[in-house]
Amino acid sequence: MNGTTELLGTASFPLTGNFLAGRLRQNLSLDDLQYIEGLVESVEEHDDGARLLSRGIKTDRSTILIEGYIFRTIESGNKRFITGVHVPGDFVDLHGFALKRLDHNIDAAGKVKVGSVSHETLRAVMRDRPGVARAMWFATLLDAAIHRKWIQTLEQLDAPRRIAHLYAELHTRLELVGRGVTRALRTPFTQFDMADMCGVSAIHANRAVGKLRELGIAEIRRGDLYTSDWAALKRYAQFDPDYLYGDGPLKVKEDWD
Amino acid sequence: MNGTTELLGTASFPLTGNFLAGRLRQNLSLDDLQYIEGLVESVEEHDDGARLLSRGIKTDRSTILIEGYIFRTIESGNKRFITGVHVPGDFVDLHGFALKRLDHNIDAAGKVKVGSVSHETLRAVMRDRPGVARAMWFATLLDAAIHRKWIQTLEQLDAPRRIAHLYAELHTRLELVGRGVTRALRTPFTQFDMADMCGVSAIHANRAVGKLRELGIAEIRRGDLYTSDWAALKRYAQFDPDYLYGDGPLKVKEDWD
DNA sequence: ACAGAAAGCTAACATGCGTTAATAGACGGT
DNA sequence: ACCGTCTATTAACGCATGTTAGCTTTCTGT
Repeated sequence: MNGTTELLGTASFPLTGNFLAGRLRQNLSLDDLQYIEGLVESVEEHDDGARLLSRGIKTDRSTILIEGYIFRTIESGNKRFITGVHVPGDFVDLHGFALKRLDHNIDAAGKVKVGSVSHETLRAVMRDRPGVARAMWFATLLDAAIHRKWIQTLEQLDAPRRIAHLYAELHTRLELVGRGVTRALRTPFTQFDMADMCGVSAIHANRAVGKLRELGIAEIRRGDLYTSDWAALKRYAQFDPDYLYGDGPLKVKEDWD
Repeated sequence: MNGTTELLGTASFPLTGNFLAGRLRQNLSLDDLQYIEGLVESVEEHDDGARLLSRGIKTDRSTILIEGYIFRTIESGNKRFITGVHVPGDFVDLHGFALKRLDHNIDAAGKVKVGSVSHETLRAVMRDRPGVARAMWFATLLDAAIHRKWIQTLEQLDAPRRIAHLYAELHTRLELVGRGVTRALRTPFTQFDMADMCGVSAIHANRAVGKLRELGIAEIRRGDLYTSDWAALKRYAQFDPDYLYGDGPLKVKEDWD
């Protein structure tokens, strides 16, 4: 699966202040960002479908996604449910630092590059760099806000709109972390992946993709979405980026002591 | 709406180490708990449907639920979506402390009693009581874990099972905060509320309630659920309490610095 | 006790979605 | 270039759920 190479080929590592210029960027100085990058003790690559962390397992490390996409999955019966997706710059298992064991799995979606930070190091950060500690709390709160939006999406939208909303969200999140795309949003997602994220069967996901094509909203081919009118797509999906806090209400640094 | 009086009539306030014996209990000493109770600057009561906090509004206070139930709601079009429910002992808008504005509303479900803590006070806590600060982070992480389970529930279960799962979760959460119930779990929820939590129409929620009755799983009357076999209900709903971290993996105090 | 309002219930019909099955197309390895 | 596998697509049928409408029960206030 190589659909991600174009999108992700530009990241550099380490110590550029760049690969982590993601979710934490708005809260932190360049100095802080470089400090965090310096925490990364190792960088690994994983293939499509690799399980980076299993439900119930205790871990002493946390993972930052550098390139690619990652799913949060739950297996129940012989079915898979995807409860979240991550883009570069996201800490994917920061809650594992506090909760010790995860309630779900962390799986690579396509090829990924991840950085690893030991919990021992994170404990030192919590103690010595309160600004960074708060930024990490913010990051987990943003995860929760995204979860709530997914709940609303599942409650409110039909299958075509759910898929459109998924790509609208990714489009905005990638933009917020400096990886904006114009015509094509490339992902390694299969229609099975979309189905598991949207809570529909794979066959119905296929119908939904067909409907988006038919309506002229978007053309999705092997995970890559092409559109000439992102605004129309977002309108169709009833997408409101407010929940991503992209306008920077995360910048509360000056409010703290 | 008075369905909650029996359940909630026993809480005492303040400074008993009791009303906050909820989600934070496992992480904190009695001393810490009493400290937190001491932070509560005012206690208010609100009627059914009262909006305690509106989406987008900046606030300088956070709210602890002392008695009753609270919904997190989002309004879209002229419809309401419920993305979460809270039980006594929960901080309902702790994320408002860090994010400054909320992405959703906080609404009373039935009569409620809430305590209020200023963000100024919370900032001092963050500075002076690292153990309490961590417990608050844990609390928001648990919210996220519950959100993920709701996503899975919406993706996986049909309407009767979603409703059963909702009550199974409440049963366990109330138990975890020392308010366990035996035969009857009393709530002020209407079938409209259940519908908005489960992502189905109110008519279909009614069908689902009827099916639970027909199957002998549970009898739900005006929000109050009666059953003689909670284990059977939880089995039917495919309920696995793992995600509530009730066995105390939150007790990581000894692991910190 | 009464009346109005809110909540619960039922029926009929339309539609979204799940399921099974079968085919076509795209990709990776040899 | 070939083949096997994974992915995408289409069709047919059945079930879950949405919608509209109307009725009944329960609550609440007087």
